Amino acid sequence: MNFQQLRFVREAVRRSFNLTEVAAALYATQPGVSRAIKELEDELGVELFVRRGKRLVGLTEPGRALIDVVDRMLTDAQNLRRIADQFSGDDAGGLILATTHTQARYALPPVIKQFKGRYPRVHLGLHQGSPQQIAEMVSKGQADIGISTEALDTFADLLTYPCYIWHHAVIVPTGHPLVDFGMLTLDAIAEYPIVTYDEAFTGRSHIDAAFLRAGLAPDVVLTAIDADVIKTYVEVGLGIGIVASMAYDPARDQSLELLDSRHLFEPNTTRLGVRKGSFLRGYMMEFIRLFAPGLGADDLASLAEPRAA
Amino acid sequence: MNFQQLRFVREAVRRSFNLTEVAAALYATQPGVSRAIKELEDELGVELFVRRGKRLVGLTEPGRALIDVVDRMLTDAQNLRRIADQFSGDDAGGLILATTHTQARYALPPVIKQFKGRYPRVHLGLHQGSPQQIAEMVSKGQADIGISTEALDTFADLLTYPCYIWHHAVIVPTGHPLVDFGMLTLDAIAEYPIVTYDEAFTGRSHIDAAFLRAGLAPDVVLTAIDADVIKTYVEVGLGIGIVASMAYDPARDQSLELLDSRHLFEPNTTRLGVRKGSFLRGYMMEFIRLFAPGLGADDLASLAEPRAA
DNA sequence: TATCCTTACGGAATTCGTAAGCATG
DNA sequence: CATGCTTACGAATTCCGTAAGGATA
Repeated sequence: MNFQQLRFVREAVRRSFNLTEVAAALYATQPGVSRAIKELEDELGVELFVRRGKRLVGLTEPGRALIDVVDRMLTDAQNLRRIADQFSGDDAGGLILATTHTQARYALPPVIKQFKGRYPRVHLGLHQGSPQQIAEMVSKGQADIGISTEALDTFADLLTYPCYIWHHAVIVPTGHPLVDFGMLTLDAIAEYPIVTYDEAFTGRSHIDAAFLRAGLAPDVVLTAIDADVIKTYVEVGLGIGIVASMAYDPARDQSLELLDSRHLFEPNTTRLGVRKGSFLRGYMMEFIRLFAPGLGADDLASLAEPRAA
Repeated sequence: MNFQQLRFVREAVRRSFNLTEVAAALYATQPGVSRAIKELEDELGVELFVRRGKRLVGLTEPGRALIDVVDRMLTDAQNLRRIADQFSGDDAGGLILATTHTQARYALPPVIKQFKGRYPRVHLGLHQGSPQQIAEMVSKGQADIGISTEALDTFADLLTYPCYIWHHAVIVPTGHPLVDFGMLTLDAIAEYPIVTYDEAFTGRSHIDAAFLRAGLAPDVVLTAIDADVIKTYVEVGLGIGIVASMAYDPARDQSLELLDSRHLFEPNTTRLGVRKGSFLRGYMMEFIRLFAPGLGADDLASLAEPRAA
C-alpha cells in the first residue's frame, strides 16, 4: 500500500471513474494509474471498483466502505505537511478560498489586502462558484476556506461559523418614482419588474420568503449571480434591483440610488466553512480572524484542533 | 512520504528512540531506519527527533505535534486492510487479547472455546500483563481487545464497556477455624495473615478499601498476580486467601474451602476495552458479544463505527 | 569499550512511462 | 471510430542491505 495508490483511488471517485482524467490530473500516465489501482485491490484482496467490461463505473460495497478511510488518510498526509510547514516557520504556503462573486467582489477585498500585507509569501487562490459548489470544494479539500451566505451546512463534514450580517437593499435608476416614496413597502416594490440574484445565491431565499409572506408574486424579469450584472440591467432600465447593500458604491454608481430595505427582508448571515479534520495553518487562522473578527477565542481554538471538535 | 517512514517514526517513539531496536522490531536494518527517518524529516522540512550527539533522545516540538497524526494514519492503514478482509469474506485473521492472568485462567476459557468453534481460522493471541500494561497494549494497537478489572480507563483513547460482575471470596485450608465462624466479618478475617493479589490487580483496591473503611490494617503476608499462586500458599498454610470467587474450583481445590464474602467487599466489574479509531472485524465483534452478552445493540453499533463515536 | 548512529557503496526491487492491443458506446 | 482500459517491455528511480567509520555513555 502506498500513497500514490490512495491518491489515484480518491481521484478516480472524484472524477467519476475516468482513469484517463485521473492520470492527467495527477501528472501520471493512464496505464500507471490502472496498474496502481489494481495492485492496491490485489493487496487488499477486494475489488474497489465496479467494472463494466473494461470501464470503471462505480464503487463496490467494499469500495464505499473504504473510501472514507482513504480520504482521511490523505487528509492526514496533508495535515502532516502543513503542521511541519507551520513549525518550519516560514510564512510561505497557499490559501485557497472558495466563495461567491458577492463576497469576492465586495466583502473580501479589504480583508485580502490586509492579509497580503501581513503574509506576502502566501499564494492566494480565489475559486468562485455557487454556494453548493463552494461547500463541495471545501468538503473535498480543494479549497481551504469557503465563504458564502448559503448552503455551507449542506455537507456534514464542514465546520461553519458566522462572520457578519448584511441586508438587502433596493437600487433604482436616479429619478425613479420610488426614490420619493418614503419608507419602502413590499407592495410598492412588487409594482415594478425586478432584477435580482439567481436562486440559491446571495440570500435570494430571503427575498422570495418576504414576498411569499406578503402574498405577493413579484415579476422577476432577470436574475444573475452577481450585483454588477444586476446593476447594469437596472441602469439600462430593465427594472429595479434588489442586491446586497454593500454592492452599492455611491461614487461609482452615480446613475443609481440605494433605497433602504432593512425593514423588508430578513437579514443575511455570511458564514465561513472549513473542512473537519483539516489542519489549518497559522496564516489560515489569521485570515479567519481578519474576516470574522467576531469569532471568539474558543471558536478559533476548536478550529485549531479539528479532530477534537 | 511513505508508510515505512511513518512506521519507523512510530516505532522509534515506542522504543524510546533506539533505532537499532526499531530496526530489529520491524525486520529492517538500522542504517535503513536511520536513513528513512532522515528522509522524512528532510521532506517535511523539520526535525522530528531531538539528537544529542548522534543519538536520538526525544521528540522535538514539531515531532510531538506530528506523532498523533502519524499514529492515526497507520491505524487507518490497518483499518483499510481489516475492512477489506472483512469483505473478502473469509474468517481468517488474528485476534490479540490483552488480559490479566485471572481473566485468562478463569473467565476466558469457555468463551475462547466457543469462539474457536465458530471461527477456527482466526489466530488467537493471549498477551498477559498488568492492567496498566493491558491498557497500554490496546492503546498502542498491539492488542485488539483488552480485558481487565482495573485501569482500562487510564488511557483516553480507549472505549471501554462493562462485561460482568464478580465478587471476592475468602479461601482457607479445610478445617480452618473460620469455616465454622458463620457469617464472615472483616474483623475475623483480619485476625489471620492474608495472601491476596498484588496492588493494582484483580480488584485489590476494593479489598484494601473495605479494610480501610473498617479501620483495620490486615497483615498481608504475600501478594501475587494470580490466584493459582495464592491458593498454593494458602494450601501451604501461609495464611488465608482473598481471591476472585471464580478462581475456586471445588473439584480441584479439595484441600481448600471457599467462604462467601459478598457482603464484605465491593463487587468488581470486569471491563473490556478497544482502541478508539480502530476498525473491529466481524469476528472481533462476535468475540465481544460472546464475552459480554450484556452489551446492548447500540453499544455494539458504536464499536462498529469507532470514528463516529 | 560497548553501544548506537552515520556515511558510502552496490545490488535488488519497485515504479513508471512508452508502445501496442482490445473492448465498448 | 473515438474513448478508455489492459498488457508487455524496458528504463529510471527508489529502496535497502552490507561494510566501514565515528561519536558518546
